[in-house]
Amino acid sequence: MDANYNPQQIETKWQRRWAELKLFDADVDPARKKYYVLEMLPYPSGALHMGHVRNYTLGDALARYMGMKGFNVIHPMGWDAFGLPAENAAIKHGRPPADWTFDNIAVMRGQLKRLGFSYDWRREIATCTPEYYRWNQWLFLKMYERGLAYRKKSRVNWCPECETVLANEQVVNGCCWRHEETPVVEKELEQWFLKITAYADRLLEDMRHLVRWPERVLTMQRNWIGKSPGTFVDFKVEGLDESLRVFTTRVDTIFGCTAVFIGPDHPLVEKLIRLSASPQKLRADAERIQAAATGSRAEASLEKVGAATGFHARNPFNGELIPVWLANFVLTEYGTGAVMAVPAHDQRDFEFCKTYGLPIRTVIQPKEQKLKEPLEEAFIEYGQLVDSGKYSGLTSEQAIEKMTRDAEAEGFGQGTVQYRLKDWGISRQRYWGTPIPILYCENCGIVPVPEADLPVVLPPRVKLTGQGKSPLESVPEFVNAVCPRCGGKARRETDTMDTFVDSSWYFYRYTDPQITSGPINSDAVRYWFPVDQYIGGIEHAILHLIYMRFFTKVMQDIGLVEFSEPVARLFTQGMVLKDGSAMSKSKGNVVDPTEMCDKYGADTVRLYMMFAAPPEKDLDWSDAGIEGAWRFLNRVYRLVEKHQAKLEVLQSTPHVMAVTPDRLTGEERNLLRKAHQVLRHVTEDMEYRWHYNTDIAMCMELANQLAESEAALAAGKIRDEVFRAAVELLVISLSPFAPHLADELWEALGHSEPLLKTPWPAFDPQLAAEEELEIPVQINGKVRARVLAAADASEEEIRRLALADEKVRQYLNGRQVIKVIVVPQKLVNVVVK
RNA sequence: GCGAAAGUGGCGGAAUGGGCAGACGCGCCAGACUUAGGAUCUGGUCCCGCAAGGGGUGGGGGUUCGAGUCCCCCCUUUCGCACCA
Repeated sequence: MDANYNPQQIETKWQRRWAELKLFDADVDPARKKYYVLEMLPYPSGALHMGHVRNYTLGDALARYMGMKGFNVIHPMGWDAFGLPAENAAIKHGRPPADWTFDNIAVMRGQLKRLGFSYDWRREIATCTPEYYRWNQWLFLKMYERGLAYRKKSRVNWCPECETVLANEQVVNGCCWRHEETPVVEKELEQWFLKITAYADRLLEDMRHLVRWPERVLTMQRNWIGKSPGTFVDFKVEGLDESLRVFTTRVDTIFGCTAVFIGPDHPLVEKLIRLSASPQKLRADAERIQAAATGSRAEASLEKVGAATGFHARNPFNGELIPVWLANFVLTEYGTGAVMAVPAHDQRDFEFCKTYGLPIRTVIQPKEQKLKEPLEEAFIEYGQLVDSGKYSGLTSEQAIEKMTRDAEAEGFGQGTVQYRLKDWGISRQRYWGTPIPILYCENCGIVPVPEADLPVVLPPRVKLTGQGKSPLESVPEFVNAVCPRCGGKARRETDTMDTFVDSSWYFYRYTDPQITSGPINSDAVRYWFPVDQYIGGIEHAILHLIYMRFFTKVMQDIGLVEFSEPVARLFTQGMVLKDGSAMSKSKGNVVDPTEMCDKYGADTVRLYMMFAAPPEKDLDWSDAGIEGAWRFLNRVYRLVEKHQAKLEVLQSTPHVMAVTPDRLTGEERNLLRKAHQVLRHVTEDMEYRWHYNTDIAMCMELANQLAESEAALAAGKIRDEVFRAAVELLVISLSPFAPHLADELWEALGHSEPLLKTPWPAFDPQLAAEEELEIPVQINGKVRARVLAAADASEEEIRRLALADEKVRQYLNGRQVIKVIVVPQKLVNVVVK
């Protein structure tokens, strides 16, 4: 062993050794239990950032631990390689997106390897290769066959910066998710959609299987799906032979309806303008209100603006004629785009009707006491119906059911369920993505590309301008095609798919990344799935993590997989910050992982990442903090190096089991107790909590105690083999976090097999147990003394010891003992007067 | 506004089926070894106090022999949803 810790040399050596031994290669083996550790694959932006390092270190520690526990661990990595930055780089530097992407992948793969992660690199995938995206196209065609992929003209979210369409999920506060300062604008375009709404109920329902997912993520998904059962009610508009259909969850309040509200862009508005007595005024009103409407502003407008249309509609429940108003807060895209206004029982309607002097009529009373009139705010709870004709006296719950049934029977309404979730628009007017495998034939119309013709390959050397039209439109040899049905002239779809399609099923591909007979190998999937542990950032809570669930359900319906949820357990880690805010190039506060590896080595970087904070919390990067991790690994290295000659024994099991506890000296007992306590702590933590920061702290305590034991070792009070056993347990406990150093030390201790081939030892509960405890003695809740007691001392014994203590007796002198509370192994509290 | 999570030394953080607050690390102070140290090692380090002692986990109340932990009110921060009828 070198006198000094040289991480560069050690890490290079072990990375080579691991590769030679194929330690991370995992293959299907029905005789062994499998464990699938998955981390979210990175976008090849050019450089790994510290967030990746944290994510992947968490997964790697688990993968190594599970490997030592004897599981057949699959731990793959790949590249989410399609996307806009490649194209933008191409526009800026004139390099083809593919070149830029693959160069970045090469750099980042090197960074991952430098960090020593235990990936099975044979399974690496890049989503931008035709071998991969061919199956995006295949899955798209399967969805098309089932009516789950469809085309429609619709108002879409357009990011002027990206020059492309965004999915609803990609709009954040009215701005683009990649350009937080850029407001999204609306455009009318023909788009391809995936019918995720058809799966809304299953996405909700199956959440009951996701018991090991963070509640936060499930809540976000539940809100996003926004299931809401209610009733459609048709209001006949006077002077039109048309009904205005509203959606309400509170049909029980309909006798309090004093108006009908529609959004300024409701389809009926044009017709109303045409038939209006004062069309110019109505058009002007609609435009004015549109300008004040939700969605046209980044911040939610608080002020309610509206105008009467001059038209009236009839409430089918009581025959009352009520005015139809335009209102800026009505969302055209939700429900029917029209609502009944019940100011007494809906806060928004209340505010609106107050402003415009529309009547407010109470029809629901709380069960205990009557409402004070006039109302100061809407009463929105359930209650009892009043002034509601034959429904008066019913509870809200009863009324909703009965009135919905009656509406259906009378033919002016029906029960329904509405969702906030909308279909997933996947068309992107960009080049660097999966071509949508569709042809437009002059005779046959929309024709899917036959499976045999897949993949539809992206043409190379396309001129990219970023001008808003799909770049593929300018490539005649791509666009011009022959219709597979009639042989006539056809035009190829030039939009590409949202890259979230790529990442919705990649984790299946890992189990057989080269298969050409289908997207996945069902046998391999059967063995490896579900993913036992998925790790990634919370920012994907509703994008990737809902799309991925949707895809699995579709794949189940197609018969590709036999289950409905792909991920058994999800962990969302906190962000890595610098000086309190996210690292970014523009802030100039980026810490480069490779630079840190050059300075300290991968083990130090990894150890620090795990030590600085529990994994679910944000971690503020500290240059001083990583120094501490570096010093600790140096101490451990020197400790082993110093005693190596004594400790090296060519024997491959820890010595500890050969030493019987009752023949140990007190010093030996203390040392082994600590060592087994550390092992116990790390083992239990690995199983369920992952507070690796505390595991590492325990390792530090053991290292400190080993250093303190050196005198006893020299004096012969601790035998070499006992000291060695403790050192080995330290090395093992540390190995998931600092695997290179651990293997180096393990070898130095005389072992010929690397740690991943060494079974994770079971801690010895007897050795880990305390024999004697220091029990604090409180007088009236204040600690006044401490007594030593055997760990198994009875309540009576402890009580006697406590009351006999000199200090305690001083405090009790002259006072009356009222009560003595003894908690065995914990404390004594003497209550005195 | 609604919902969730969280507020502990100078800093990152330990300790929650109620039971020694501040493990471990950083920083700081003192010392040792050194020509020197930003290397290493030793000791100290919640606050007030010379001490005895007292105070202390965002603030206020409560339950309890005992509260960082449980209950109520308030404040702050972060995240999510923000007119979804």
